[in-house]
Order: sequence, then C-alpha cells, then structure tokens
Amino acid sequence: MKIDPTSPADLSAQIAKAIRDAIISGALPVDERLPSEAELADQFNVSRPTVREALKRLAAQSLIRTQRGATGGAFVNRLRFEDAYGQQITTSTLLLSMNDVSFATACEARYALERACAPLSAQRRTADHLATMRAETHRQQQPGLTDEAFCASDVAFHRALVDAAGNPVLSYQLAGAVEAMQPLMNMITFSARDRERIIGLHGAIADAIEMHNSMAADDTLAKLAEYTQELAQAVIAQRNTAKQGN
Amino acid sequence: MKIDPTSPADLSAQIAKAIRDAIISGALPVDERLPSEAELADQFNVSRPTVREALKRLAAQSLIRTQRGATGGAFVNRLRFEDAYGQQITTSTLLLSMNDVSFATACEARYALERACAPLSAQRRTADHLATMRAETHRQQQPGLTDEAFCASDVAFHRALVDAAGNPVLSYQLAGAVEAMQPLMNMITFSARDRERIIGLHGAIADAIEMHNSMAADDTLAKLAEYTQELAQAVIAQRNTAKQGN
DNA sequence: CAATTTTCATTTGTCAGACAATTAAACGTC
DNA sequence: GACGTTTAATTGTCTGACAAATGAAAATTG
Repeated sequence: MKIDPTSPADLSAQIAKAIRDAIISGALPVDERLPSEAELADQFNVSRPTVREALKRLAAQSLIRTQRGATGGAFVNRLRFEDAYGQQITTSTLLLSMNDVSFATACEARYALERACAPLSAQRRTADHLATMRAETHRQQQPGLTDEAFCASDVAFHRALVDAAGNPVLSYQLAGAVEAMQPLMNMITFSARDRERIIGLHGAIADAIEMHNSMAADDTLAKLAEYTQELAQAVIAQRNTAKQGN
Repeated sequence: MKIDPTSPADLSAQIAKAIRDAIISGALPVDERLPSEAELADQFNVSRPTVREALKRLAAQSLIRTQRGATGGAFVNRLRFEDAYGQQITTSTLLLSMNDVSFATACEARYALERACAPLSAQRRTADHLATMRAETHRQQQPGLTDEAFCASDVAFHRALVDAAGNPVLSYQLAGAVEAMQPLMNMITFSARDRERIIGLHGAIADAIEMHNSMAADDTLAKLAEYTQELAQAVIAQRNTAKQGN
C-alpha cells in the first residue's frame, strides 16, 4: 500500500484508494483491524486528519466501520446486501433526477428487469411473499389513500415480487431500479379508474405467481408496463397543454 | 439542514447526511456551490476538520466535487452514469466476494438480467454495437489467449450486447451484474473445446441481434447460461475431488 | 480466593490555529 | 486596452491538544 507523495493534492483520496484496493484484492480480509490512525499516518507519512479523511471516504461506502476505545479502531466491514440497497437506491435516484432520464426510459428499464425476475418468482415464491403481495394489493383498494401512499404500496408489491425470486443478487440490482422510480411515479395523479385497473393487474400477477404460471405473470407485467407508460404519457401531454395555455 | 448536537459522536456523519438529504431533495441543485468549509463549520457549530470529514464522505459518493482557489469550494456534482458504473461495480464485486454468493446464484442473476435486455437489443442495435460484438467474438478465437483475457473479452461482448438496448438505466444496472461476475469467471479454466462452444454461441447471439430476432437471441442466451453453469459445476466438482485426494 | 470496583492505557472524535497551494478577480503599469 | 502583479478567498495539510469511550489490568473488598 503506497501513495505518490510527489502529487501533493488529494492525499486522502490516494490513501483511500490504496486501502480500498487492498480490501477488494482480499489482502485485508473481513473483520481485519486496520492499523490505528496514528500508525497509518506514520506509514503514509501524512498527518492524522488526512488519514481520517481517507477513512471517512471508506466509511461512506460501508467498506469499514470504526469503534472507539482501547481495542477499537477501523475494521474491514462485511458489506451486507441491506447496506448496499441504500446506496444503490440513493445513487439510482440521483442518476435519474440529474440526467434528465425520461419516464419512458426508466419505466422501460424497470419493467424489463422485473420481467426477468418473473419466471424465477413464479417458480420459487413462498407463501410469505404471496401474502405480502396480496396485502399490498388489498391496501391499494383503500378509498382514502393518497397518491403517494398508493405509490409506496406499489413499490412494496413489486419488491415482494422481486424478492420472491429468491436470488439476493437480483433483489439488490432491482432495488435500485424499482425504488428510484418512485419519485417519478409520484408525479402521476391516479384517478379511481386508473387505480382500479392497476389493482386488477396486481391481482392477476399475484394469481399467476400463486399458480406458478410464469407465462401469465410475464404477460400481465407487460400489460402493466404498457398501461403505466400510457398513464405517464397522458400526464405529460396534459402538462404540455397547460403550459401552452399560459 | 440541522444536526443533533446532543449526540456528540459521529457529527461528520450527521452533517454528511444533512447535506446529502438536501441534494437528494433538490434543495441544492446541480452545480450549486456549497458554503465554504469555514461557513459550514459556523453554521453547524463544529470545527473545520469535522466539516471536511463530512465533505469527504460526500465526495466518496461523487455527490460533490471540490475546487481550490478564490472561486473554489464544494459544488453539487452532476452524477453521471460513468461515475456511477465504477461504484456499482465495486459494490457488486465486494457483495459477491464477501457474502459467499454461489456462482450459480450470481450467474442466474446475470443471465436473467441480460435476457431482459435481449429483446430491446435485438430491436435497436446499431452497426456499432454489432461491430463490437463481432470484434470481441473474433478476439476470443485467438489461440494464445489467456483465460483472463478470454474472460475480459467475454465481458466486453456482453456489455456491447447490453448497451445495444440503448437504455442507459439498463446499462448502468447491468454493469454491476456483468462486471462483478468476472472474478468468479476467472476461476474457471476454459479448455479449447469449451471456448469453441462459447464462441459459437456468441456468434449465434450476434447473428440473432443482427437479424433483429429477439426470440433466437433469448434462446441462445439461455443456452449460454446453461452451458456456463455446467462448466462451473464441473470446476467445482473437480476441486472437491482434488480436496478429498489430499 | 473470588468478585467487584477502580484505574489506566489505547483509540477514535473533536477542536483550535496555523501555513502552503491554488485560483480568479482586482489592481496597477505600460 | 493589453498585460503582469498583487491580493483575497478557499481548499489541502499539519501540529498539538483534549474529550469520550472502552476494554484490560490492577487494586480493593468480602
């Protein structure tokens, strides 16, 4: 682990990269304790604040955890799927909002990925996943539900569908795509008839998953994707009309 | 943007969270300049090193960039897909290596996602994407190629296939799944016959994509997924035998 | 001797103040 | 007006210090 002292700027970034590479390569195994900040400062020939900045960078990526006290220090963190979910969702959300990604593009990606899960979900779903899907479908029928709450329930439904595939890697990848869509979905106003149609499709999806019918699940997801795109286009068209009216 | 001064520990984490939330909510738009470190220290009633640790956390996530000089400071960064790729790949790689994710699980996820792209790729592929796929297939036929180089070319082929879908969100999501598999793939030794079969399937995929035949592309991807799983199982079985032999 | 309490050394978290490096704008000079 | 020069602002880094937490060792007590 070495840094280049000739380029005086961004020492903390260089140190962070050196340690990160050591972790990725496996040179620093999980739960290994890093040298103390003072020792690292000595090794890299920098001051302790600089070392600390480097460690904070790594902590932001959940690569290390720190503990105070006599036997404390910085430890290589076992990156768990739950930790990675949050980062993945944050990153995906910002990517969508900062890059003028159209609703159509994001929606297309989301449903393409979800349809990739559907066959596995139909095959492996447990009673638990099915119950969650039914519960969310039921919640969506409540009359006083705000659009936001409706969307949140929609996300919960689709996450249950994805988790039913029983593949944590898929769940992790999909978490970003599904959750990041929520802010975009929240821009849509769902009429009672819209909701009815969506709830109907959700019910059909749950039915298909229950009966291990992957073809039906895929077909219904395709319909849901199409309908969602239609709704969004209507909203966009209406907004443009309103704009021209001003 | 406020922090809780009563819990004295992890002030930098609280400050980072406050600023991150402001960015996510849109209160701090892209390219907006944050207050100087001294001003932030004043606002949050902490010292400058503490503020700096918070800013480094955000820099690690590419949420801000810093610039020295008179008009310098920390600016809200436009998170680009290319920046996010790297983080996504790092996180995915570590997730797989640190959580004992089996080859089968990772492989299943990867091919499920890739097959989600295939119909779009078949529909929209440009001559450029096709040329990349052909070039990589050709490279894979070179006789002296190391297993590692073969895998690298394999990744390049599949990335071209994914990019052909013309959906940056999909490309971003898939980058993690495809690239994170590479260390696992590198554990496999490919015999000449193995390579021949894989190259043949790659050619068939490229053919299907060229002819906009999504069904054929999907079928061939399924075959490739199955064959990859077979190869991996053989390697694992062989390794277990070798272990018992010791 | 065993259990409990106290002390202590280690380590991270935070602070204050300082100086170097960089950068662009303001200023002065030709 | 064009072109160096100065200057102010800002980040990057360093030094030294103290507070807080924490586990281990030492001292105390029953």
